[in-house]
Amino acid sequence: MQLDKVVNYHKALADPTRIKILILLAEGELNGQVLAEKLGVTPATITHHAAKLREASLIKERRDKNTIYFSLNHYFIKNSASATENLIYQRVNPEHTAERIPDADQQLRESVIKNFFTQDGKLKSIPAQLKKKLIVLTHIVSMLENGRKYSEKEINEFIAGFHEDFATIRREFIMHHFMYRDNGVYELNPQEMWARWEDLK
Amino acid sequence: MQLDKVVNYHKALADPTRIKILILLAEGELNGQVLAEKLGVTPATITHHAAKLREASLIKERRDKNTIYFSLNHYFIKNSASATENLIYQRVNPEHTAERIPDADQQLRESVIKNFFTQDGKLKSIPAQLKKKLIVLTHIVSMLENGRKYSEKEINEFIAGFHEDFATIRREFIMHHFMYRDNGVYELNPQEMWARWEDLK
DNA sequence: TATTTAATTAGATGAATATTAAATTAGACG
DNA sequence: CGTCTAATTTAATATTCATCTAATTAAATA
Repeated sequence: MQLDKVVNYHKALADPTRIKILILLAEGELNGQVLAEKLGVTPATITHHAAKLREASLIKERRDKNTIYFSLNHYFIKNSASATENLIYQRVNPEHTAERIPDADQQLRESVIKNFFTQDGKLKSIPAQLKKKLIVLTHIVSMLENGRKYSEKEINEFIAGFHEDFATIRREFIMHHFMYRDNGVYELNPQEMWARWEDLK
Repeated sequence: MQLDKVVNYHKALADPTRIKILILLAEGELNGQVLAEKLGVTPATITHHAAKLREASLIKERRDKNTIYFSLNHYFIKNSASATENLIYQRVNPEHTAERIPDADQQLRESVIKNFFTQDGKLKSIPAQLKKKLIVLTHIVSMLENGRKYSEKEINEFIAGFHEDFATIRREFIMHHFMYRDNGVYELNPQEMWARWEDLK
């Protein structure tokens, strides 16, 4: 039921500490210790909030040594209420508050997602048109964790959650450099991904 | 501080019963008893939730005899996250989910509000251009309760919360038929208000 | 291997809040 | 005035949830 999803999304944003975390992450990735220190809470509290934000797909995580760096999942933040968006980004990007009419491609992106995905997030069909296909691929790949390694089995299961033809979509990911494969292990290619993302704007 | 505002907005939507209330109201206005019956809760519970939704400006109220009819404050709902919007409106308007690119005037409306209002909701200046002025007036007047009578003192204080020149704005409200005055008592003119609203689309 | 550092888990505490029953208020109307 | 109806308030209860401390896990490294 979608009700829970919407409620949980708003619950994730219905706490001042979590909003502050997002505001801090808008300036760049941070690990748990630093977040705890900046916010005057214990690391355990950060773990707690990170779990809620992760469930709502609002943040991503990247592990380096035994430190976990949190960062915003821009994709989901961008598609949220503009009031929230303004508050989160205003410190790092003041023009955001100024006159900024959603451009044509932002609209295209929204309409493609509305058209090609069902209410519960399944992909109805793979767009033939390149630009639309890239939008769809970006949408799906943004749900994966940055920096994490996935086995082929994991990737297949993940993609199958969107569309039965996981082999084609996995191939598209590689072809368009959204991810790369290193002897059986798949990983996101964040630079390429956001580069294509910017291309679309 | 705007943090509280954003948090409270999300708190208002972070409860399944309140989302259900909004979904029901999307089909038309309802009074407390009927809402309680449809949702299987007591009228006291509806009163409780209505207060929260009212604080977040998500609903309006209209009194007829001793019955209070609740309705959506479309203005605030529209400017919320599209996921929420879809869930709320989908039952009454299925095309909403389909390809629907925000039209030019929706964009104008958003940009005028971003330009002419400060972060904490004050009006920076009164637009000279008619269309923009109507957008600003609509925005302010949508915060008033439908059907409620206001004294001139109340109206002045309300408008002063947005801009010091309350006299000019009050006059504009009357001129453009957003409200009417009946021997010292001011009241919204809902039909006219939404008629102009539709004109803007 | 022992130590250090970061993160998580588990359990406890306290605050916020959703809900209800019962009492009260506010209008409408005979 | 008395009665009916709708809404609100109050007080009580139960649940959720933010936060902490203390213990534990995990990885890196000396």
